[in-house]
Amino acid sequence: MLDPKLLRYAPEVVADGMRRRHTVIDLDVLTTLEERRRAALSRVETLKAERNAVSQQIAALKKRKEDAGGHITAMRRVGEEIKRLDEEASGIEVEFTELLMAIPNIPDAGVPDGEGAADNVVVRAWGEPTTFDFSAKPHWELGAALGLLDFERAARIAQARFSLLWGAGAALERALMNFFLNLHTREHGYTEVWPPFVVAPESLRASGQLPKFEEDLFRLREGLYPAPTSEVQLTNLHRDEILDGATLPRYYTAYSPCFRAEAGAAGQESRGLIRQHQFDKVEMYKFTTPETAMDELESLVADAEAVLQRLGLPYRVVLLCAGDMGFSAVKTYDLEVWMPGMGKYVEISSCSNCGDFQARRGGIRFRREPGGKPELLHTLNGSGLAIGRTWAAIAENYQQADGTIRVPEVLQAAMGMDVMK
RNA sequence: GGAGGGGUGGCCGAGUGGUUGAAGGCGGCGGUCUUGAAAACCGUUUCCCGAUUUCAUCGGGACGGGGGUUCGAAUCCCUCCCCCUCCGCCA
Repeated sequence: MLDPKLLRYAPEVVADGMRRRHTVIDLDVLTTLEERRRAALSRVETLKAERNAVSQQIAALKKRKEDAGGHITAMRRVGEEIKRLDEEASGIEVEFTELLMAIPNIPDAGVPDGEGAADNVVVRAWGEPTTFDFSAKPHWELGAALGLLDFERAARIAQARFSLLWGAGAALERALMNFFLNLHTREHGYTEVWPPFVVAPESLRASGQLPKFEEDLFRLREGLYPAPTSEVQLTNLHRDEILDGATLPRYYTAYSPCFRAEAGAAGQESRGLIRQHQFDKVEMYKFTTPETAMDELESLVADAEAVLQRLGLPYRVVLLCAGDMGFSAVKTYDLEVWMPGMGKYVEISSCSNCGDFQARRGGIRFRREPGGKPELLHTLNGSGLAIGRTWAAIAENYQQADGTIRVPEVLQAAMGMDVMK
């Protein structure tokens, strides 16, 4: 959520941010509502001040056993007026907050202009795109031929867009989860978290999925939602808390399955494991002070890159343009892994600095020093990495002429094999 | 799922309709004393919103959340959430 004070004191900053995002909002409606909110508040507060004062007089009179009937009759009318104005004020407040909650974050000045993926900027690449002296196959063909990947039975058990892994295929998924978590906890300083996999609507509001993106989510009958990413759980780890500034930055990492309904998204470009209703992911998350957040974003990206480097997977780092960024982000880098079978780079990690956007929604604050004033902290999140897509990248990059798949060296001990065949 | 009990400040814990943002204690912070420390003693110690001559003052709000009763609610009523105990069920 944006700072409401921005609307009042720097509406042009909001307008410019929305322009850069190619998001159309009616700023006037919002600023008008904000003014009405304050006007209603000051009216009702004046009356409440009167009521409080007279109530004390009544108490004093009663203590002395004197008559307070006149005051009580007068206050009865004031009370009715307060009730009416209170309802009006809270109605405006709710309307204002709902509108504000649907407005995306303002892009950082360092984010390039642009409308969509085509305008993103490649900032660096690692490794050469893998080439073969035979014709490379996509991972879904490799996986199906080796009996590792089974979409037909997954659809029977659940529905289209779910996947089923067999044998070494399942073991690879499990080995990747362990490898990622071990790397981040043992070498990158993250604390491991095993969260609930379903979340309450309030949690989704704090991280930014609600109220605007309900159609992307599954929902349980109980009103809970299977989490679309553990960014949600990690954001809410400290919701409504005031952290000791001396404990920042805090680094957390969590595995979770992720569930996305994505009703609108059906397309040919998302075959295989690339876009599923359920996928596994290890997420990295940081709570930081405002002044260190941008540096922390760089090191977050480096932590995700380390995973790809150890797996020997060629990738490039892309700085997203303003029009392509997610709702809550101030600045985002995507890591795109090379998929020789598909013949293109595919997003495998997205690392964002969300500034104070989620912190304001979730009431996540810190004190610089004991007794200091609470301030909103900054939050960052990044995939480290998407496991299904890593599975696919390994299959495509480590495939051999006979259709078997070599196991990356760092996974061989955990897998107990060096070739999947 | 059934029955019962309970949710008050960083923590413990008083408070059942009228200066109670909330006794007392612990913890924290500052001070006195002390060579130093401890003890003792004194003081201090929440957050949000709004206004203004904006770091200071004033006003409003918050005792799990929301709603109601009332001139007035931490205190009474309704509802939801959470925690505890016992029973049932269960990986």
